Amino acid sequence: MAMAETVRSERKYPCERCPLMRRAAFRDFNRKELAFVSRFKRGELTVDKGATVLAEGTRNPHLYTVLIGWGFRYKLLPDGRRQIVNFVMPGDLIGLQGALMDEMQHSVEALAPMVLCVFEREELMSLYREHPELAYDVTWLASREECMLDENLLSVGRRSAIERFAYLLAFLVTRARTVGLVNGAPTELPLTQQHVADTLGLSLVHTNKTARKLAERKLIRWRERGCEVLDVDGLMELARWEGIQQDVRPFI
Amino acid sequence: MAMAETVRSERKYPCERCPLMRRAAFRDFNRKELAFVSRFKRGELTVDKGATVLAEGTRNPHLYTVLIGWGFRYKLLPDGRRQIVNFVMPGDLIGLQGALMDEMQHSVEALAPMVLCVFEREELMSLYREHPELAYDVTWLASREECMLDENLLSVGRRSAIERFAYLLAFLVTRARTVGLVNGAPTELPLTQQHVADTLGLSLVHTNKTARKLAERKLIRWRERGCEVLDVDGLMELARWEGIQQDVRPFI
DNA sequence: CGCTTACTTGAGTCTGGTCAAACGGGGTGG
DNA sequence: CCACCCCGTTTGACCAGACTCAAGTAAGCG
Repeated sequence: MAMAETVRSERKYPCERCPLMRRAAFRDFNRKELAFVSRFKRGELTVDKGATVLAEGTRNPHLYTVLIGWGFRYKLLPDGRRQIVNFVMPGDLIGLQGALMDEMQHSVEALAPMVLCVFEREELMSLYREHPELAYDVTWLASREECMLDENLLSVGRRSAIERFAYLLAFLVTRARTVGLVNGAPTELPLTQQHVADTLGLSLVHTNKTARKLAERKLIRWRERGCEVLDVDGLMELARWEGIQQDVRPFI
Repeated sequence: MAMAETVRSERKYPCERCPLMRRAAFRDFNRKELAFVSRFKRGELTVDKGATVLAEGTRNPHLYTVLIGWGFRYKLLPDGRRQIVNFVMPGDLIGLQGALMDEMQHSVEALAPMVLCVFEREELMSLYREHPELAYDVTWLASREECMLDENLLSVGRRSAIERFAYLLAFLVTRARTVGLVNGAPTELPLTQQHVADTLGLSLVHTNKTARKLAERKLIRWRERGCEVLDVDGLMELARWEGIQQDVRPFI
């Protein structure tokens, strides 16, 4: 478990040239907000693939916004069983729980190299005092996370293995596209079958056999080190999933 | 699906004598906050057991805080499969998703007669502008919900049927006790086995057989119209669940 | 008294889990 | 350069936990 804690003082991505602002999916800041966020931002954290960004059971003085890369959020049972509860992508705020409660109740690990904006949890209250609109946005992000978790729970609780798998892939591709992580079809997702198994609540072996069935239906192709999604609509139909309503979204 | 929409203009529970404030688990308001919330509150909604408080796919102009009673939050698949994603108890804020996003992505139904405070979603922004501390509390509540969902997902994804069942009951009793819904042991929960099945992602039949095993171990006793929890510690041990950190919590 | 709702129970089936082994590509040390 | 190893994937055999179907019971209610 490599903990990466390299906070760079010189910034590769100053807020005025935030890579997220370029994307249509994200809203714009006004000048005052930009100035505040720029002050609120404490640095940048770069982590390698496989590194732990946040660890369950620890206190962390920081909050992060993902600028670049992929990761996943997970919990462990005492005997080591792992459940991936959600994935994190550019624009997502992570560590809010740790900021509001006490200890982190989950861990976050990078699926690919990541760059994150670092904020001080102590200063979150000043954001609430000085910029109600930004505070509202923080709540919006928390609420969106809740919405995704509801969907995941529905899936794990009530869908069959193949439906779950289809839902997961459609969900990930949809999200990844709106933030510009991938483009065009086919789309490659940097997951191992173990990640999929731990997300869906299945065993590795059965996940593999299910992947095979999806491949036979020409919905995906499994490659070394990742899954190529060939037919998102087919996956959505199989999962009976309607997709997510996507307007312009905030971020901090 | 009986929709109860009785907003009473005369208040049985004015904010100054809010039944939640009496409980140790909840924080106090200062005078200004109390005045604001009292203005923010638009009325009271009383619903019968079995009635739908909020329905998936609709827009609802209101936000609610549960004052009295129990309910559950659920989602449906197109073919009718149901997943209960969480339960709601006194002090919980519901409908926030509807306020921030567009349509409701889940429904809420009463498990027992409920009384709810009604707020106008349109005025949420004024709460954010005028009372940053209350805004912070709203986010806190959203974050706590996220935390519970993570736990539920871990349970449904990675625990066996009997562990899940044990976790669910321990979880519900713990929450119900801190808000004073039940007291002492044994503790009675107003659930049917169908509710349990839809929460745990199991079939009704298998839920019944699992309930039987818990009863044989003297952890619970199933009664007509509810579950009597005899040994919470035993349930927690069986589920390998540590419990939740419980400090004083906010509410609106 | 009949109807409905919730809980029980048993039989048979199947989805998904476990165990075990093997493959194949990429990296590494001899 | 080759042997070896490791990681992620693949496959088969067998097992078990959970599902479906079907029927029956018990309590509550109009």
